[in-house]
Amino acid sequence: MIKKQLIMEKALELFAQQGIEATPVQQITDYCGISKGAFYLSFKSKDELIIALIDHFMIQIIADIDYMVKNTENDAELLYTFYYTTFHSFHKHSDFAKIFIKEQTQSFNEELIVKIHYYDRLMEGIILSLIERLYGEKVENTKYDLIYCIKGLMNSYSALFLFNNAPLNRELLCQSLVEKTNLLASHTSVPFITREDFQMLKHPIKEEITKEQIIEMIEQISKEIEEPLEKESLILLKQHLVEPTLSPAIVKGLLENIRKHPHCKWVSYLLFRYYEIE
Amino acid sequence: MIKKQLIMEKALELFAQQGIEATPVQQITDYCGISKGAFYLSFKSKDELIIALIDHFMIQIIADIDYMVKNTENDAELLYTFYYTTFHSFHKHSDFAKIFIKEQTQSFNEELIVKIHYYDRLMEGIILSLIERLYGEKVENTKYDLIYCIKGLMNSYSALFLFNNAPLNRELLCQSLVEKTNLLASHTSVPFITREDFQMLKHPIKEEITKEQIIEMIEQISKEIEEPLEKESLILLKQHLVEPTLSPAIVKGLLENIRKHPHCKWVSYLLFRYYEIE
DNA sequence: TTGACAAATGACTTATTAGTCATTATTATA
DNA sequence: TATAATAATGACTAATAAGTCATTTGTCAA
Repeated sequence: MIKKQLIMEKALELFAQQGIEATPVQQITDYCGISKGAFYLSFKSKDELIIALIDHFMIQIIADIDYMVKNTENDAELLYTFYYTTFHSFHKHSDFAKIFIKEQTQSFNEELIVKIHYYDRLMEGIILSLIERLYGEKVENTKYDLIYCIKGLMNSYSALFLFNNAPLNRELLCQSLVEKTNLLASHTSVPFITREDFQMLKHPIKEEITKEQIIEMIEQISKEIEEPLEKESLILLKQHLVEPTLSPAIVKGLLENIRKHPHCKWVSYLLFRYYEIE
Repeated sequence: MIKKQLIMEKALELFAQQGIEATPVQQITDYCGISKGAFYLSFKSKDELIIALIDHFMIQIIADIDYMVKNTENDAELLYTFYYTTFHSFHKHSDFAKIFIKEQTQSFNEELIVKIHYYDRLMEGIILSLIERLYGEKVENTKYDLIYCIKGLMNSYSALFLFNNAPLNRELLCQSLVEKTNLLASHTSVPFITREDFQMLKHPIKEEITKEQIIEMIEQISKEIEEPLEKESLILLKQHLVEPTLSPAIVKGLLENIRKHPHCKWVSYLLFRYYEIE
């Protein structure tokens, strides 16, 4: 166990300096003063080490933030506390934060992507609950959009101090972000991300979605929908998926029927893709 | 020349799908239907291909944006035009945009970092001139900060449609960003990034800065400064660097004297680092 | 048709790295 | 102290990939 921790610490340092890909296991073990074989007694593979690192730190960071948010009674301080805790955590684990931000878009390892996605969703959940608590009904239509604004601003400023070694006045940064968040929350009238978009993004598109998955999705949506036009269009589209009988023009028309309904956005997008590729 | 273009096109596709690191030259040449040797007749190395790609597309993207900004007479449309052109360009060159966003933080190739940094600065310059034109004097103290807000928001939303294949209503996105930008520009009172920070970030810190470089920097700043307290403190600190004579307490005090002066922020940070490491 | 030149090839060299496993060292136990 | 069990080693294998160069193929003018 102690060996495992040693490897994780040293690897983290090297990863942050050189990147994960560019750091061979041999270098990690040299840096630890152990043999290569010893590494594989602690971790089945290099990938397992990476996953372990992400879990270890993300759990800490998320737990810190979650704890602070849940234990801040005073709403006036809440936003400031949130930002402060987050940046404090990023700073404390800056080596990890660097890796995480880098691999967020870079990685092609399936398991890693899933992991990163998972923690990203957790963060979004925290931000959303924070927004709801602070602004309540007022942001009903803009809250999902606001999440992406907050994430964008946090990313921009994090990158600044993580990758430029710029001196950081954390208090000022948090004050500044609190002001910006309040501004955006109270005055935004044209949100880009709607509740439906947000739902969509929870199920990120696989490279290929099968016909069966689309059918299943249609069946579920049909139940939730009242409007007869959209409902009938959906049912026809489903039948056409099971056994193609309709002409392209009719299909296109049906797609047009459902495209504007908020619950059908995702499905209509998938169907457009499906028929375009076919 | 045509061969070069073929390679660039095909490589771009593969890079966007799999990442640069994960795409061997052999795969590129197979995909082009040429031999490995032929690749090396067009490009001296894989790195040269990457640089060529970045130059090719960044020049196009920046030129597009710059042209639109310069040729939009009506200020009311300017911001919208800027966002629209940018996202249009990103969409048009989405394979490249993906690579660029990924490698922005990931890359460890020195030449690549310099390239990316260069184009990033160009973008910042365009954004700055746009802000100055639109808001003028009103944002004198917040304009540098505003750049990072805009970049953050743009990044956040770009990642969304680049990596999630989300369907994009570009008009709505741009409207939304115009509103947000106007909000932030007209109401921000607590900027985080000041003019001085912005200057600093232009010269990103090397891993190690030598004593000589700090001395040189102090000499230059001394000339620009009027205030006697800061000026004298700087001179004493310089002498102490040349030949250490002062006690740690005195040095600390002198650093405290200069730390708040806007022109000394950078130097005081470097000195803090310097004495901490020593 | 031929010879000279250029273009293209792909087997080969060199280098790197993840992961293995027979061997050795260490520790615990009787 | 002897023996068994456990931990650690690092030379080795297999795989991958960048870049080279002797050889082949194609082109075109004489």
